[in-house]
Amino acid sequence: MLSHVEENYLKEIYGLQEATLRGVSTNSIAEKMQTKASSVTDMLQRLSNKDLVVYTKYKGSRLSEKGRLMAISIVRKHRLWETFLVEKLNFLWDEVHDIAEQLEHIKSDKLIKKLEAFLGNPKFDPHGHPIPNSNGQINKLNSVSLAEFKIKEEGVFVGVKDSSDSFLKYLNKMNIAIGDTLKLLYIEPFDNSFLISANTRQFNISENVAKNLYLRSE
Amino acid sequence: MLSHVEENYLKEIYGLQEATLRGVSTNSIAEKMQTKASSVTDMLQRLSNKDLVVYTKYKGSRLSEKGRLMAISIVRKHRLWETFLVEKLNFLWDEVHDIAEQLEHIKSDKLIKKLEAFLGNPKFDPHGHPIPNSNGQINKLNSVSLAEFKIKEEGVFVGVKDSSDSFLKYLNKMNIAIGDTLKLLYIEPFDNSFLISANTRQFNISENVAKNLYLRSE
DNA sequence: ATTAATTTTTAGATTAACCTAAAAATATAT
DNA sequence: ATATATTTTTAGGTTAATCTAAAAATTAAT
Ligand SMILES: [Mn+2]
Ligand SMILES: [Mn+2]
Ligand SMILES: [Mn+2]
Ligand SMILES: [Mn+2]
Repeated sequence: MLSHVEENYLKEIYGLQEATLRGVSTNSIAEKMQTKASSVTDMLQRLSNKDLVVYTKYKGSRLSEKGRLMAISIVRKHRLWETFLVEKLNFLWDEVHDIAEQLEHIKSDKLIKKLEAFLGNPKFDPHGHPIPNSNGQINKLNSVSLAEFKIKEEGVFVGVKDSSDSFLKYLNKMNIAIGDTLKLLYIEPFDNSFLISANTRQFNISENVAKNLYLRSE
Repeated sequence: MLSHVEENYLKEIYGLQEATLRGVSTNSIAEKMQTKASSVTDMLQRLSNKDLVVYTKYKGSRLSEKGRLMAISIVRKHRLWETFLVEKLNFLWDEVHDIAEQLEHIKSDKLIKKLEAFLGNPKFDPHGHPIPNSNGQINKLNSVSLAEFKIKEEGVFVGVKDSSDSFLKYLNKMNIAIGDTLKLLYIEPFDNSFLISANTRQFNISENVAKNLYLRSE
């Protein structure tokens, strides 16, 4: 059975390796885990002995198939708990991450199965991220960043890329929520800022914000 | 902030010290924690340094006021989570202990407050044990063991003393559940077994079972 | 009051998870 | 190609939580 710390490593390595086909660097893991590279090396060796990570000195690391499935199962728990916190306990979407970070480590298959049923088998968490099923399959969110929209194109806001507290709080303040229909009206050439309409309102967002909003157009 | 292990020690010491006015022995803690006496001594010294336990070599230990309040807060979380598991996720009362043993360590005051509200501010957990309030006050269950009943006396079954899986499973099998009205009909002198009636049914239970059933009479 | 039994503590090791500082390997720049 | 910079690993150390074996204190028995 894995420790909390091992599980956190697996989950972060998983997140990093999804963004690239090459090995994940020791330093990038250290940064994500807020720890030192030497500690990461230590852990990589341990995870490698347990056949959860394929590690070769000085080359990057990647999860083994076994490690990948463990990582996905932790992501699954994390997102189900986040959904519980928002849907049942009325937390805001920017308050749930740290609590889910703890809850994801509770060991009980039966608990997760029952929680999932209690929530009505949700497919997405409060940030619009897909919830893997119990076999580790993930419903890829078929959506595109607002930054890639053409003028006059519109779509439904279905998820964020960055789900940091500060970004989510910004969206709260701007009154932009999942489910909203957004339309790109104009891109200001000077600073690449985007003029957007949602229902009757109009407002400006930075290019950086646009990149972090995912919409389903069609 | 306390570790999971420290929290478990506090909770067990609390349980043991409630049963006596004298100090809690190192060995009894070791037995409850399923560990060695030497490990317990080690931990007692650590908890004593943190002013959570009053420890004097070779004499027993007791929780400090600070330690007692921490212990009660863990009991509170344990019982709220057990209630959640039974009331919302449809677990049976004999399945929830181990999961609550993990959930009780999740750190978030806001979470517990919201969970409590979501459950409708329950006063008792699925085993009939009182849920402390957020100030550490405990509604003492005013009930008496069935073993102390007189013939023809009846009462409502409100809680168990022993809440081991095996005892709870026994009660499931016998179809005895919290809320049932039980009446003592006869005590067999030969083996002190109790003849009980519940609604229309009649059955026998051992004296040991009777001792573990708490009822509110009249 | 001694002796024997039991309980509790200390001494010394181990393991996971971290750290700092130094060494080794790899990548980049001249 | 060589020197410099960066990344990564190793070496050595710390702390929490555990263990076994031995020593010390307490309790029970003669
Ligand atoms: Mn976590
Ligand atoms: Mn999320
Ligand atoms: Mn516990
Ligand atoms: Mn209980």
